[in-house]
Amino acid sequence: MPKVSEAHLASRHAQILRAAIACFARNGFHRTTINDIAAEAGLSPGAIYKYFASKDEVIEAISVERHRREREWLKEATKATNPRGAILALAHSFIGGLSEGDTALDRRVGILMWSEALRNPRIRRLVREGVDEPLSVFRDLVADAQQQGQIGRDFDPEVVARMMIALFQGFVLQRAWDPQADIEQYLNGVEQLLRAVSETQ
Amino acid sequence: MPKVSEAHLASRHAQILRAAIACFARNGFHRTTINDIAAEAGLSPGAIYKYFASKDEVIEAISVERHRREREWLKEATKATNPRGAILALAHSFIGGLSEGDTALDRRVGILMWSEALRNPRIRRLVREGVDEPLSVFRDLVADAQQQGQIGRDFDPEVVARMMIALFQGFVLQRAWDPQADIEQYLNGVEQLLRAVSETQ
Amino acid sequence: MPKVSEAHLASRHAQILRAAIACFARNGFHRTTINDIAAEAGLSPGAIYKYFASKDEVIEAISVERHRREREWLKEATKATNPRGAILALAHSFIGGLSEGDTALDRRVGILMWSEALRNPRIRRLVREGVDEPLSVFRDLVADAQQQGQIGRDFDPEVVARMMIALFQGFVLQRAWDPQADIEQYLNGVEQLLRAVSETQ
Amino acid sequence: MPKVSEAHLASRHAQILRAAIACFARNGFHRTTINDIAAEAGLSPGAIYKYFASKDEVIEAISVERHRREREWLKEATKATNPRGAILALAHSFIGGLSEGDTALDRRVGILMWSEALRNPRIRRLVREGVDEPLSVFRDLVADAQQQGQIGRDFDPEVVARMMIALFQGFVLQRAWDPQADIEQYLNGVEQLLRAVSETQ
DNA sequence: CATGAATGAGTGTTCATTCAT
DNA sequence: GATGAATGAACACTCATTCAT
Repeated sequence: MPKVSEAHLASRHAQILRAAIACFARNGFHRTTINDIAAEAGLSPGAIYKYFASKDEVIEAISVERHRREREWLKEATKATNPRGAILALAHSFIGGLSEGDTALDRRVGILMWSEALRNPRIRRLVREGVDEPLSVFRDLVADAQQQGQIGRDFDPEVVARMMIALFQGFVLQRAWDPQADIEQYLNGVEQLLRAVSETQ
Repeated sequence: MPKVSEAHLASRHAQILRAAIACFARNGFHRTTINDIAAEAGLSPGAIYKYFASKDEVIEAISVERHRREREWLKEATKATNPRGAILALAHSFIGGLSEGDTALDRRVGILMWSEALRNPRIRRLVREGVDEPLSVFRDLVADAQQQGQIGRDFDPEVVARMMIALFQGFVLQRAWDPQADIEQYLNGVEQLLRAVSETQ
Repeated sequence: MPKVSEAHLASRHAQILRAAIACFARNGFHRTTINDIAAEAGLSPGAIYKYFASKDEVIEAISVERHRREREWLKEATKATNPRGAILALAHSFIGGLSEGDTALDRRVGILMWSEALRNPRIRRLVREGVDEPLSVFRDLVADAQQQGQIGRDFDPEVVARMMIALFQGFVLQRAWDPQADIEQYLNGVEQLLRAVSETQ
Repeated sequence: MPKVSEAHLASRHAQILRAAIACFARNGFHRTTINDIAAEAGLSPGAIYKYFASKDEVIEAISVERHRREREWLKEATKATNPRGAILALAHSFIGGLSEGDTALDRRVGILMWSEALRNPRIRRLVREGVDEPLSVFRDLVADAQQQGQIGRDFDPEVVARMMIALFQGFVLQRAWDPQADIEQYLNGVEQLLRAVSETQ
């Protein structure tokens, strides 16, 4: 019985978060009502509150979940022996999924989080962690790549890491306004750039 | 009398927009009330409606104004004969002011606009224009630079232009979460990158 | 089986009422939820509804139960041959227990009932009976006491009865706000008052 | 203009409190909605919040206002040179108005406050003050009366004061359930009692 | 022109009650 | 019998907008 209950809990959690993401991606945080989320999830408004204490907590949970996923990508990437390969793998993780349905919604909600973070301290903390952790991983990867002569030694790893993250963030934005923006070409461009900054170029 | 009235109108407009930007930067669009803006501007809530038809129109006006300013930067830049110089000048225009008070507020509101654009079609149009126009200018500048051998010919100008914009957008975000992020170093990094992608380098 | 079931029923009833009294005394009728009562009773919210049709019925049952107990005190008192002794015995019944745990809770809930009676006709009827029955008993006791020369004949028995009940009600209130209020002294005062109104004094 | 605004403010305050008292007396605090109060006052629900921050604050304001009025009675009474006269005057102030329309409503709301005080600390403080101040005044009056031989010296002034207040509180309750209860007779009874406890009697 | 009181629809949240398991 | 997840109506409160002065 506890097993059932727990599985049930987790599945409801996920169900509500999925519905919330769909609503938020469509209408933003503030124009989405709890009733909207409930309707999208096929539940009553009251039911949401069995699983989340408030609308803010739903938003937070989405951010936490996203953070969790990205951290796994980072963990995955750091296993690679080739730093440039790791960087490219991460590029694909962060940008690659942008065309698939769910990921597109996630990214739209991600943009909402960037705004929310300006105001909501809890979200701000989560968003900052979501930048700082990749930043630190990238910094290390860049330093490794420099050691292995894959990136010019005169670049500041911190700055390069920031630029890489910026390249992802910016493309997420551009895709959000213009779904025609070509992901493959962009990734190719990033690879090309990476080659350009290598000493052997 | 129409002249006076017009000047008065313009000054009130600016006064309200300035107040609105301050409020929005502090609390976001949705947590800022018309009363907040009125108080910040030293006006009554009713007065706002003499100059703007709705809160949405205030938001829109901020976006329009910002767009107007950026278009001037672009016009300025295209006068330059040296494409790489123009690109660097634009980099300084878009990123350089990030530490000054008013610009910092503007940028925070800019991030809010990115979210708002997901929902509000009028804002979306403005934001897209605010990306597409620089995109087109950068594309041309990159093509010019390639002609003059300042950027490798194997780069796709469209993609490079997108990457440049992404570098700006991403850094705006990173500065918003982390006011310690060093602007000068970042600009140096961008210049260094620009050198790296030049054939002659 | 009906016997067992009935005993079970009665014990559950009592268990729920005890829990409800504890909750109500703590938080009032309206801030106490059925879930609170269920949790306090170690039951599920649904279970409450096996024994009571509604929250209002729980409140009513508490009032009925209290009324039943007070009626016993009255019956007890009327057995006494000495009317003044009976009056003092009742004084002790109604006020005396005020310091003991359960009684204190009961009294707090009693105060809530006084409010509820203003609105809820069923509670009003119960509360009125809870005043009218003692009133009538006191009236008779006062008349008896007057016959036996224990209370001055110029007092109106109705009014004296009302005053006695008022002395109890008021002290219940005062104890509720100020748990320091001294019960013994108050009872002594009542006895002293009773002596003062006797002719032979 | 500030004069007008202030008068307006005060009159709206009073208007809302009057409406709230009517609603509360009818339906209790918790069954009265802000919309009920607004409708009774001929205002919109939003308007209430220009004058009171919350429903609780409306309740509190009623208690404060009542307290203010009672304090005036006490101030008035202490001016009297004859303590027994002062006590009787207070008896008339506190009980006398019970049959008039507005006062009857006030008293019903007063009973609600007694319940609310059990739960709401701010109300509890107000209610306690509303008992403690008369208590202290009565205590002094009783002591004075004892000095002047108008009340037997063997009574404890504290206890007598408590009994007097109890006589009022209890009668307020009894009138609330039974509007037939005779105020004049009750006041006569109190006077008679007062005579009975005087030494010269 | 300007004010700011008033409006009232809309929102997040609660909770008595039900019912499938 | 018992459970506790689900329901959904109801409520306190907010705020963009209007309009009498």
